[in-house]
Amino acid sequence: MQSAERRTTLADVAAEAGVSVALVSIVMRGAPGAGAATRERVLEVARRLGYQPDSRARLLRSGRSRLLGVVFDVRHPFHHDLLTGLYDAAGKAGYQLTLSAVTPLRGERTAVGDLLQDRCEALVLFGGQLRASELASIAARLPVVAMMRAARRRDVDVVHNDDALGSHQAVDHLVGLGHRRIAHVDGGEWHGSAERRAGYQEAMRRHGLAEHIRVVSGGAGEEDGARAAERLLGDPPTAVTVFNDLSATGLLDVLRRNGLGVPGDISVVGYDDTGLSRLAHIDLTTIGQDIDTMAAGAIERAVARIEGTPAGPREMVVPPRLVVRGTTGAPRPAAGARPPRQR
Amino acid sequence: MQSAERRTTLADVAAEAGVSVALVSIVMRGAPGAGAATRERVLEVARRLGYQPDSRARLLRSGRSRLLGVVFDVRHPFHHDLLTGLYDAAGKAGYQLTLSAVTPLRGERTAVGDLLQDRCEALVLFGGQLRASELASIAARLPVVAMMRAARRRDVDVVHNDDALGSHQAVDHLVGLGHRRIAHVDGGEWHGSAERRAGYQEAMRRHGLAEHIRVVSGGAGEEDGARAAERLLGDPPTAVTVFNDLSATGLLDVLRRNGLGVPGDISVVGYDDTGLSRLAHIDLTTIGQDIDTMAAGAIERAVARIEGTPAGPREMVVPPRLVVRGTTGAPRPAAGARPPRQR
DNA sequence: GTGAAAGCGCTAACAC
DNA sequence: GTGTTAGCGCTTTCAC
Repeated sequence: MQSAERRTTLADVAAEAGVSVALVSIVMRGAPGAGAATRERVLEVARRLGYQPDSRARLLRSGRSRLLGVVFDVRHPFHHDLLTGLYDAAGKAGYQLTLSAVTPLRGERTAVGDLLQDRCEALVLFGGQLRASELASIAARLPVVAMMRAARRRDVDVVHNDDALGSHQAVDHLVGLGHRRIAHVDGGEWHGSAERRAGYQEAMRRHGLAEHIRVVSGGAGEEDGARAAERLLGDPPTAVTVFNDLSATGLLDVLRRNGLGVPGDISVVGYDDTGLSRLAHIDLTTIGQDIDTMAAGAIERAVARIEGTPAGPREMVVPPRLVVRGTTGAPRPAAGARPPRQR
Repeated sequence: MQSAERRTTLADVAAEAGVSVALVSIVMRGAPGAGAATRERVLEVARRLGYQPDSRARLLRSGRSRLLGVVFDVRHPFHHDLLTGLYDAAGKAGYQLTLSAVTPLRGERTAVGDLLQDRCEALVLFGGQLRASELASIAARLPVVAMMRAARRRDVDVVHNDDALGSHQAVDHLVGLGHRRIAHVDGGEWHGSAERRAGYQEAMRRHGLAEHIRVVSGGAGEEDGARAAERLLGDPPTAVTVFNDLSATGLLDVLRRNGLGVPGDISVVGYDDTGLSRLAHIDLTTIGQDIDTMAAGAIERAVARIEGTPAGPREMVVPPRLVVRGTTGAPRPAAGARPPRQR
């Protein structure tokens, strides 16, 4: 039963190798200041004894943890993609990641609290609903980088994709195909919804299609898209841009059940390029966020703050890109329709 | 710039409150042995100073970390559902979770290594490809609970759903609807695939349908299901049970594109009850794993090992349950078809 | 009820 | 090159 015996420590290795603990410490860290022979012998003993350095003691003593705390939500598929990028970027910057999940039963405050006790040197927050005042009290303690959420604060760095630009890309794509009557299903109260909606409206105006602007309230869920679709059925447009992929999926479902062909009768564009949109079954044209750039940016901001580098702009906006799949096509030439005007 | 100033420590609070550090420690831990008035005053000072205990120092000193390490894969949706259950169960048992993710760029060995350095008292492994010998060397160090994977070792606890039973439930459901020609698309090398396949075969035999047994090789991805569907098209059965939901989705797509109605011409049953299967668009009949029971079981096993309790069986098998949705129905009465035989 | 003191396992000065 | 020493922030005896 392993719980009875103590774990191997530096001192054990030192004793076994017949050297001082300081020397073993030097060897284990790969720091300069040890003879090649000694180094080898210590390493051999450590391996034989199954020695594992105690990160807690190590970090406690050295004052720094080189730990970056990340708060993510288990329910959000996009967060998982982002984690991959963050691990990679953090590793390259010489930092370790420590994860704290938000679940249906575990709030953001709890998640952040655990991370604070772990003495992270900075926090990366994915989305989330923390109020500005709460963000403030956290940011007063350590650098905070917020991803995919707004934060009108000088002490919080923000990294997110350019939602307005994404909407522009969606509308441009549809107009390029010949669409004019393009509606938008928004994301309600969700972060980014206002920006994506405004982007849609501006793009429509830019194309001289102000009269065709039509915003239907939606949300982030599949059911929101389904509800919005029902409202569109009375007078369907030839194309719709939707707040996110999941909502677009619900919308697609209702449209098809009501006999509307996609993209024959109506084209649909989602947002996020989640795995969902890639499924052959769904094959959704969408707007993809540049995960690697965003992850690298977040780490770069966090490290800059930690190391006190004056740093550049506190807000990083990453351009998204259009991913064309099977839910968009030219509009069916309606009776009396004018030929599409080129932008 | 907050990185300049030292964090608040126990000593700071003690000085400010005019008491000893030992007393503050007692108060902060809620341990008995402090006057009510003192307790209140210390708490007030701690709050005012924004004191956060340092978990590293705390755990270093107390010898125990009360930390459970979890290795999960960011790509697996099912893992995220499981995390929710684990956080809950761990909290109830008085343990904290520390997460280590496997990503496309970060292997299982790295993930486990980080956890070992964090001095977790036990490890919970989700799935994974570690070889038996590697598992052995980890299990020699600390208790290991493997979820959703096999581990023929006395020193590793295993918690998983009853894959064979799940297949039985799927087949029983289909036979009950009147199906006889039921095929199975397996999961290739994935954990659980062999069990689900064997369960299917046995259930078919139990129903006297041995002659209709038909196994098509597949995998865990959507493309695997799509490939399998193409192979089935030549002589389509009236129903298919598939290794998992994602593969079933790919299969559904190919079937429908080839003019086969679901469930009109062919019924489909998935496995896992992932969010995917719940989408209205997909609405897949599937086999659901009991996440809460599995999570609670894993924590219970880990804690029992940590605390040296003699403990019960080292393997926990949780029964799954059938979730009926829209992809299963009675078979279309074929010309000359015999009436379905009741089981 | 409260305080003093001894470490947990490790790193970082500083001597030798 | 190598050893000695002094803590990091906390918990835990053990006195008072």
